[in-house]
Amino acid sequence: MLLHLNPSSGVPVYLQLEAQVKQAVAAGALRTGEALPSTRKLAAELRINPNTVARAYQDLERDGVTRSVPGGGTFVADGLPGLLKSEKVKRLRPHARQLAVEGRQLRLTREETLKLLEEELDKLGGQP
Amino acid sequence: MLLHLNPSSGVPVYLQLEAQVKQAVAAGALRTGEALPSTRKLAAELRINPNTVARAYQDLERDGVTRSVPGGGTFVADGLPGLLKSEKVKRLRPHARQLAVEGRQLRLTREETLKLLEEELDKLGGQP
DNA sequence: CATATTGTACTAATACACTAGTACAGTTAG
DNA sequence: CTAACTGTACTAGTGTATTAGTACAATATG
Repeated sequence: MLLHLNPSSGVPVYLQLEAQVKQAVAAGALRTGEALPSTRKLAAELRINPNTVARAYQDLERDGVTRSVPGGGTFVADGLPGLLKSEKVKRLRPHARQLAVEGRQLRLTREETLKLLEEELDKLGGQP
Repeated sequence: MLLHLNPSSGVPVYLQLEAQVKQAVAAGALRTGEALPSTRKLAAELRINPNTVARAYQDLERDGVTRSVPGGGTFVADGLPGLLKSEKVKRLRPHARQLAVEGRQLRLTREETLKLLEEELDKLGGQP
């Protein structure tokens, strides 16, 4: 696992962990069924409280990214439950709107903003 | 002004105000030089404390969206200071990454995610 | 000049976020 | 079965965000 924290960023530790795990899963660096480090191992490695890691793992499970089993460990879940596409779009639209507004605010052209998203999508690789 | 609050959303009031003003400016509903309601007027209308509105106006000024003058009022600023494109991209990339990751998490195709952003960009209208 | 209206600065109360400590319960390994 | 692991539940403390109250300073308006 390649996890690094930025203690002075102001972003809560558990959110940093969640974002990095989500990103790793989305990019295919962590594959379905693969085990994440145990809460205590990761906590010791990062010098933080195990409960902080546990908090992140709980949120990830709530979001359907992982599956935690007491005594067993935490693993990358296989695909989200079948959400309706309309529901997916409903969840995603606020993020898209924010990107659009911020881009316009910075006087970027429509094409420049789209290009930026394309780059980030490409970084995640083709559908692995 | 068309501002509506969602008290039960958990999102701080001043952030809701900032987002809506930014969106209105980006969409051209508020044009350069146009005056925003005074802190007290808007606060009275929304039944909140004037300082909460002031907080939002301060942040908007910090972000270059508006310009506040004591005794005068708060107005929509004209265009951002000339930021280097590299700096703009640096600010925007985290938003793009988040959208990309969330989209992948929901098993949306690259095209579907891009389409969503196009829609939101279109909602803001051609460069007004 | 005088008065009302603007944004600003300061203080403060309340709530909640964040992290940590400790004990518990289930699973695996020997 | 025992021991060492796993995640979970509960409590608790520290800080900070959020909002509000009040007084102040600058501008506009008559």
